[in-house]
Amino acid sequence: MEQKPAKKMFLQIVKQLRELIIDQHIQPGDKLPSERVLCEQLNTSRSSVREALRSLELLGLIETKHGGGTFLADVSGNQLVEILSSFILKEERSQKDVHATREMHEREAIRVICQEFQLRNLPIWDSLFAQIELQQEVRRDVILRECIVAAGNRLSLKIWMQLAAYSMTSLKENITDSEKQVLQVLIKSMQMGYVEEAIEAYNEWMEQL
Amino acid sequence: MEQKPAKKMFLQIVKQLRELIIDQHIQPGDKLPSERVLCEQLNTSRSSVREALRSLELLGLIETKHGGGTFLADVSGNQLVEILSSFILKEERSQKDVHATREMHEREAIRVICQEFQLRNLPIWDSLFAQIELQQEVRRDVILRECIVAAGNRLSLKIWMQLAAYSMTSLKENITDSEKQVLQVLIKSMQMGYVEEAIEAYNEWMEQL
DNA sequence: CTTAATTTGTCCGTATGTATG
DNA sequence: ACATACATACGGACAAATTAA
Repeated sequence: MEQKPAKKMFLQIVKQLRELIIDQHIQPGDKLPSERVLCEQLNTSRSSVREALRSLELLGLIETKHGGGTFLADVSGNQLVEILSSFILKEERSQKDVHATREMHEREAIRVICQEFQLRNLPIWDSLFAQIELQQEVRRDVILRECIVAAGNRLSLKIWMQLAAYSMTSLKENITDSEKQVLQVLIKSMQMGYVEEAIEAYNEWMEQL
Repeated sequence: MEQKPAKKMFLQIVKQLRELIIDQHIQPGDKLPSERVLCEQLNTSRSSVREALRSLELLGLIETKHGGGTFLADVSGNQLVEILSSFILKEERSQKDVHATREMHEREAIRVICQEFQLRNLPIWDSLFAQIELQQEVRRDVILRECIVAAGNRLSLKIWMQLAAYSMTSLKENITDSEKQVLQVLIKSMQMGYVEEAIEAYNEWMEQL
């Protein structure tokens, strides 16, 4: 043991990598130091560095190109979900919590929009309303995403995107005819600033799914 | 290359491990084949097997004991959220967003408690009320934590704990005299199931801080 | 286009600490 | 106390892909 007699070297490296990313202001798409440089800087072996990097790669936090290098990924986190869901699968309880938490963020976004004049009057709502009216193809997640983006809480948006990936099976589909009315009530209520009506319409929408 | 010339050996191993777990009916807590057995069965090197195992360990899907073996974890509490949060929050710690998101989870917990008879009648509320009444030392985060725990959404709890870590400067302190009344109204409203009153009391509380 | 340097991908061997019987 | 099995960690070697000169 050449370094501190600590447990889980690869966990330490993950931690140090996060600090490195913060300190060096490494942005998504930027290149990380090579494996050999890392194991020299962090005073460990290349094997341990690789174990840490593979872990982060499975999480979708970094991307590696054979012969090219290691890059900080955009936090889309799609790969992660597939892996987790394939392992968890029957954990009904977890799915329920994910669902409830996702809807929590969506409801809060709707409340925020209702309560702020500038957000209620964004042109996007008329645009969305028209798209639904004209029965154009509108995916469910697009509508919800617009709401959360408009609400302006970027952290909430990031959390939501992670959670939404779990519900994508039903969420990424286009809206059906039966959803049309409820959605129009939802949007109109938001524009008028009627919180209770908007939330009620939202709940009605979610019960349909 | 001893195996198929496919890309990302460690990803293949992850996949094969999942099949192994399913085929062999390995349950949480059960032991997985040792690294040497695995690299022999899957016809790869120990390094590649280890990279795959580390990845699953970071995801919380397996647990390894030094000298003991590798075990399938109880996926009920996967640590995914903690890891993702620590990366997402790395520079997204716009205090405003963290604050708003944390309060979102707290409000939702209060709503859930109000709306479910069994949660409203938990003995913890009388206990909390008495502690406040007797002016014993009660930390703010303890009260909020109890609410979220009671609400029963474990995912929300995990997210909240991450967010709360950033608000700890004010949140870990004991409540003051001026908060006493508002808090008692909050608890009583929850017990009675008065959602609006409870939320209003909560908002009043947060404005004091 | 060719060549050389860099980087990741994979495998092997060795030594050490830990758990189990 | 001892032996076996196992994970941990390190370092070296070569192949394959990328990149730059």
